[in-house]
Amino acid sequence: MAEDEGTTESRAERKERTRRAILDAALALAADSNLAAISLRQVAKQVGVVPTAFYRHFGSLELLGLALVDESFRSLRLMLLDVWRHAPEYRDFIDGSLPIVADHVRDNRSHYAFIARERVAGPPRVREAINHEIALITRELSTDIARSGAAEQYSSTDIGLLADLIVSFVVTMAERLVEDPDSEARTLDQARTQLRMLLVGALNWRSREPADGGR
Amino acid sequence: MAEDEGTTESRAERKERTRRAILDAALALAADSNLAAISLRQVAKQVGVVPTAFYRHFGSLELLGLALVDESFRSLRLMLLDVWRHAPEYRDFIDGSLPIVADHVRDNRSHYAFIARERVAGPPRVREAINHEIALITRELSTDIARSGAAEQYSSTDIGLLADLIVSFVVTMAERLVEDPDSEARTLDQARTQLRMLLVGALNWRSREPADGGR
DNA sequence: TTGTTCAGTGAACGTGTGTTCACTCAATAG
DNA sequence: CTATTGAGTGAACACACGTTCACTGAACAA
Repeated sequence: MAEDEGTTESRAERKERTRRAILDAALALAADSNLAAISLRQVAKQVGVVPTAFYRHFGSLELLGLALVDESFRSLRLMLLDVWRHAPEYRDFIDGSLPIVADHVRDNRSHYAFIARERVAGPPRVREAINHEIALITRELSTDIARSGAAEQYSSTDIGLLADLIVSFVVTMAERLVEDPDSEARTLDQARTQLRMLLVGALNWRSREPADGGR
Repeated sequence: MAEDEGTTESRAERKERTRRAILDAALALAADSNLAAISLRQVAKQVGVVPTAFYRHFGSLELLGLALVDESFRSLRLMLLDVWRHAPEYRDFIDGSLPIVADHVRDNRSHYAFIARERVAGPPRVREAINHEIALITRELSTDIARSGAAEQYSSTDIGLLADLIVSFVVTMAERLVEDPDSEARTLDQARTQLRMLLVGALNWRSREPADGGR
């Protein structure tokens, strides 16, 4: 229906609004400690809703956590599409990618903080979900390196190890950007140099090792 | 004093025994979640002591956490002395060092798990203490690289960045050894290759960059 | 032998916890 | 217009929480 009064709100809209408020409240509360240390009642109070209402949206705090993992990585993957798109040139791969990542971390600080924390300290299922997402991204980076780089110069094993090295490093960098946002410029500057060191190693890799891959 | 009955226990000994039991209980309980999520009463119950007795040893769980950080890194630094000692040769630096680290992680799993978790998810002062210790180790590695390697070939800034890269990587590797102890052999194997990649990058570094350091 | 020290006790407090249940009452469907 | 649905309510439960306080009794110093 929805006739006059522009402020009418459908039932589904209202529910989604509360759901978002719960997600945001949990994100904010967990920021001062972590998911396992906050309570359903704290979240409900912060949202301005009675504790029982929580169950209309999530069966437990752990499931809430999985939802947060989901939306964090949904956003992160969109950002990665930008990275692949803006870095077709191998030359300025680093200079093209790092700022995009840094921007995304800055614009989604609370989500990255959540991921960084819960990856090691969250409930087992949450940790698992996060590590799985990171593994998927590593795999994607591997195929991307294999495709755009010299695929037959390195063994697929070594490409996987390189991708893992890069992803691990970027995770560490993201942790630092989250932990100390004021030093973003310096952190980025150092990370750029370090990523270069790493890629120099990759480029000079096979030339120093007896070849056994290449097919 | 202390005549017959070999089982006599001095007052100080008894206190130290309880203190250790509290530390171990906290370590064990936190392993299933994290420090901020456990309670003083859980720890006391696990030790088999009344909650109030806790205060005879630690003013709060946070101070308990700082004590655990302390003893973790005391042990870790002893291990690092072994590493420096067993790796005088630049050639087998990696093969000499990694097994020592892996052994130490295996023999002190709960401490490493604690450090890995609380580094990102612990109370602020605990996080701070851990990051400070890691920074100290990075600084030590820097001076060690500068001393044993070609000190005037690379700028001290770049040496610092390389040390940071190595320490960050080893931290990540330790996290993995803790998370999945059954895959130790594979994790170590991959880490060895990845560390080689990294060092190849370091060795070929300045030759690819316009020299501005070197004095 | 006598007096002190202090690790550990046990009761008590106000408050926070997850989860249950029967309920209200506005948005929807028929 | 009427019936149904379901997001949010509020009371109640049994229990866990940190912290206080006065206490006990064995190890100790004198």
